[in-house]
Amino acid sequence: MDTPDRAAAAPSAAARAELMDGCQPEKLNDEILGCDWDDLISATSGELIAYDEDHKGVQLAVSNAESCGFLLSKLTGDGDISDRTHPSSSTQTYYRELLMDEDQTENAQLVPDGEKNISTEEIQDNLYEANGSIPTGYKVETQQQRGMRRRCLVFEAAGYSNRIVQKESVMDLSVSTCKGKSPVQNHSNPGKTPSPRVLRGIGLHLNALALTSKDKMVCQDPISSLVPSSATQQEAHGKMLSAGENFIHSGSELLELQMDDDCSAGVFLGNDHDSSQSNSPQKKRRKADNGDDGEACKRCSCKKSKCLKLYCECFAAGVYCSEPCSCQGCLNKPIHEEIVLSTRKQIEFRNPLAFAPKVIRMSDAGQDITGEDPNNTPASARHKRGCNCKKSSCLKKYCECYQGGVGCSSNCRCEGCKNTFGKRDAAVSTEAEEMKQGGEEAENCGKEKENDLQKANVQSEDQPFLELVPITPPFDVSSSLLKPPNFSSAKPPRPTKARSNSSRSSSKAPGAVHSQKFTKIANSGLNEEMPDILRDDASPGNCVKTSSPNGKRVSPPHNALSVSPSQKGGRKLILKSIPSFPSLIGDASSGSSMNSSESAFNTASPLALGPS
DNA sequence: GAGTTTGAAACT
DNA sequence: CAGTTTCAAACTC
Ligand SMILES: [Zn+2]
Ligand SMILES: [Zn+2]
Ligand SMILES: [Zn+2]
Ligand SMILES: [Zn+2]
Ligand SMILES: [Zn+2]
Ligand SMILES: [Zn+2]
Repeated sequence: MDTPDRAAAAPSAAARAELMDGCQPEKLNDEILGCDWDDLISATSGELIAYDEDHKGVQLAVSNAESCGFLLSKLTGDGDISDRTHPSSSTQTYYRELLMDEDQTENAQLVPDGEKNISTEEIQDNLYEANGSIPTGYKVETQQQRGMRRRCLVFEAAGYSNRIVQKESVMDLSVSTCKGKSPVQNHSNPGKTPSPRVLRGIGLHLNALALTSKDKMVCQDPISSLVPSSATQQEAHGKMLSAGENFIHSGSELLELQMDDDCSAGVFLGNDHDSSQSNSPQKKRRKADNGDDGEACKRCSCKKSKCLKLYCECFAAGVYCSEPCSCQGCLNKPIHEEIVLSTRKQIEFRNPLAFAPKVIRMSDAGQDITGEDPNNTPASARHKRGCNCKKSSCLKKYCECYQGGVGCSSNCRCEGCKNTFGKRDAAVSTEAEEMKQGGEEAENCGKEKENDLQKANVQSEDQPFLELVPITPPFDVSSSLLKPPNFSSAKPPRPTKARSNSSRSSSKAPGAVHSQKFTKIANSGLNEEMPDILRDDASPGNCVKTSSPNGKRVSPPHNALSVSPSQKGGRKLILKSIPSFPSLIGDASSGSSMNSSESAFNTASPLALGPS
């Protein structure tokens, strides 16, 4: 049961309502059902967080959880899930509270100050996390932009991802693996990798950590098997609590699964994203094929930065460190929220774009993503700042462009660039489009990379992966999403060992496919237009564009997904919201994400996430 | 798992 | 803004 009215009592109802607004639950259900949870989930496994300075800032929301919960509830029929498991936790409730009172929420959470001190960090962490999860600040308004946050999460993303997944990903993904741990994974298909597709616009954060959902995705089918393997649960609980306890509770098992990724950490950047998605029919995989499973999610392993510098992937991605992290002296925990936030501000002050997504894609316009044509390539995406590779030829993850699954641009200062994604000019302004076409080559020339193109075409095999970060613009930005090339764990091309050596030439079986892709790129693709939106400069405001073109789901998925790269984990998806990236949003006014967010949140605006 | 390589981030 | 140092990931073994 759900009782509709009471949030507390029947969170589900509430949630639904909200969801409905945003996501149109019904449809979703169908879609979802049709599709696969797995995919969705996996894709979604992100985390939402709302950030409020006043309150403290960080909150995690759980994107996944929500989504899961939400879905689950529907699936289950009633959505009792939440009820069943833990009353308190129900996601809905959570939201409700958020809506209702920010402050209260906090209190509710309780993170008692005293407790903080208490015991060891671990405890703290847990508590904190838990607390964190409960976000205070959030306000979700119902529909409207403000309410953006909904739980729709990543559906879209998932959707696109799904396909990919279906194809190959399954294998790959399943592999879990964390970092490079198992080479095996890679093996997967090098060839085939699905070409990377990108959705429309996108913001990627290289930083984003991905969740590693990995095989575990257990969540996958909530329906069929809610219960995850025991292990998962445990992990989930223990680790994940942070993000979602609340959520989790609701779906206890289910949610957990999601969470289990472990990676779920809270995000402090805040923002959420919503997304909606749907899609994907089939269920695919579930666990890992491999069997291994993994776990994988590793996150940072900082030794000296205390996870308060951009060196730390977690911090850079706007998330708190969590179990999977093996950092030392870590201060990037909810417990130390104040420190984290203040540090973040400082960094943003120095570089407003520091936490902005590093890779952004513009959609090409026309294409829709939904489709997901194979063709889509991330071609359009590009790294904002470009790389400065000297020795890697932009063929390894050392290169942020490659890591992000995007080609190098004129912004790059790389030497000997052989980026398999190609290189294009950065984009200048809108005009760039035209330029680009021709420009493409030009650039190459300019850069010196001529050959590259060819190679690229040929080679395309590799897949980088990218992490997406959704930007959640204040209003909707569905437009900008990026699809990762491979979604999930893409495995990077494993050059050496991996499959064949010839990675380039030989194995690339998929070459064909890629070729198409490239072709596109080369021909027209390259030129992507870059909407200003993404651009740093570009004012985000503009960007926001309307909804997603895609048609499918309107809802604005603002979230971001990040896929983790190959090696790392299978994939981690995180939804991260970006506070406000200056770049994206409007930087200036909004200022740093933090700031803007704060002010916004606190005072007025409801946009919570949205940047204002 | 230790050790090396790499390029971004941070610092000067 | 360039040069150097610091840093942790990516990669290698
Ligand atoms: Zn760290
Ligand atoms: Zn960490
Ligand atoms: Zn840490
Ligand atoms: Zn590069
Ligand atoms: Zn580059
Ligand atoms: Zn390059």
